[in-house]
Amino acid sequence: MTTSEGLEALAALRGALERSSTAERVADALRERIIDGDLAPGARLSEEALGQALGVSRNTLREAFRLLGHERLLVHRFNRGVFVAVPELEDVVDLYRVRRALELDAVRRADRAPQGAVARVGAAVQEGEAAAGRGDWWGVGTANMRFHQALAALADSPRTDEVVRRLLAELRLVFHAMAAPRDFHVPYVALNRRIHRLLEEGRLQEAADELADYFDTAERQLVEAFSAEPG
Amino acid sequence: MTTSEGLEALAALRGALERSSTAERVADALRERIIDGDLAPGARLSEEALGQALGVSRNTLREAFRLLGHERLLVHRFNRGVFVAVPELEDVVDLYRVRRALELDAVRRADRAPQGAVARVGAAVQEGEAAAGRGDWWGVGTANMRFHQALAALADSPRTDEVVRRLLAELRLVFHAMAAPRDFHVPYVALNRRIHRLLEEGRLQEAADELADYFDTAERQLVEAFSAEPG
DNA sequence: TCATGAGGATTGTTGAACAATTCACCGATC
DNA sequence: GATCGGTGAATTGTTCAACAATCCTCATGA
Repeated sequence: MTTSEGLEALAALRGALERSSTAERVADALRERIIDGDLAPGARLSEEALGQALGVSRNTLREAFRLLGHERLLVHRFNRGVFVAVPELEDVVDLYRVRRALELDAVRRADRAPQGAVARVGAAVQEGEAAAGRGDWWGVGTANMRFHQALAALADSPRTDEVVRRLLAELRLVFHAMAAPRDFHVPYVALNRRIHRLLEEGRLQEAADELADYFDTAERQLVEAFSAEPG
Repeated sequence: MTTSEGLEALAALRGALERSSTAERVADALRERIIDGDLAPGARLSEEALGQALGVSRNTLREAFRLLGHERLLVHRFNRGVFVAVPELEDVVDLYRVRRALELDAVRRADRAPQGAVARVGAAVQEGEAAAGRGDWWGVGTANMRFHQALAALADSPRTDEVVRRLLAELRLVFHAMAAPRDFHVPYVALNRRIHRLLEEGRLQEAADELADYFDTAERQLVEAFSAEPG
């Protein structure tokens, strides 16, 4: 084999090889616990206690806090500490405003999507159907997130991917803060399937219209849940 | 006056009262120097040297680095240090993809814009005209940024504001990395004026179409500049 | 010319220290 | 009884010094 062949094959692994700092690993761990709801919205994260529990120094922990603060999962109040963010009604509205702009744009331009992007949307739909089949409502929610992440990926834009990932993580926080997340996700599985089918057939505008409807009803439902049980 | 009246009036000031940390102030200073071009793309920022120059400890400086890293103005290479980001061709394309989605959406929905938002667009246009009048091409660029920030603000969405602010800061980096930024901005002043007039008259779709044209030509121009002088 | 180490420089991370600030508690006062 | 004010503990903001881990340079050797 030629040298260039070997080097090219190796270059693909470079991303995986990059070691991550402890701060990033700590941030990953905390992010997971926040998204899973182990750390409830509003909970305060003590530097000393958490640092001791995770076995890292205060300085490193603070770096992790910054990372999650920029993802809006934590709010940092000066001289008061960091807290798990508590989504408000306005946040829900804002989240959906940005999602509408980005995801709808991605769907409408899906004809320029990279190879296999539509297939990944389909995989997320299937994952959601499987979770719904075994009554795993939280798994349905996870699949739903993956579905929308895959929609955003149709734009073939790293920055869109990053922004949407952050928005969806925040949305998980909203689910934890609202009244009855149990029955929220399941009804959307069928709609996701429909959107994916339209994408496969290249009927992009129709897919975008369906998605717009999805946003409208989901937002309305969340707003109602928030009005019922104020934060 | 009633108690609730007074409290409500005071609540509006709360944001301004929040003191900022040293790390944030350091980040502000560095951001300015990067945007103004004093710190060229690719330049390495030594922790020790910079910390000494700014009179802050390494820890604090590293916090500032994280902040700017998340704005993509700095890139952090593990065990190697932080560098001023060097925009590539793909970055230009990606920046414009996201701007198209967000700014066009904001303009199309400008009928729901908050009070005075269109006026702020007009103020940015005027600022650009004034700068062009006195031959201050860099001032024209600054006014241009403010114009687009004002367009994004039509969406009345804090998250849109934040994302667009980051995109525009990155774009400034692109200007520094390209060949001839001097003549780039001025031609767009007239177009900005036209877009603002259409907004005032409520002809939103036409305004969006003009803006889309703007994006197309500006992107093409930048891509050409990059092909001519590869980074 | 190319590979190989050795050494120096820089970053990653920790721990401790001190100042500044907040919070909770407890009297004092009206 | 409620509010105001102050004291002190607890927590955060920031710095400093130290050491390990890693990278880069450069001289050396084949």
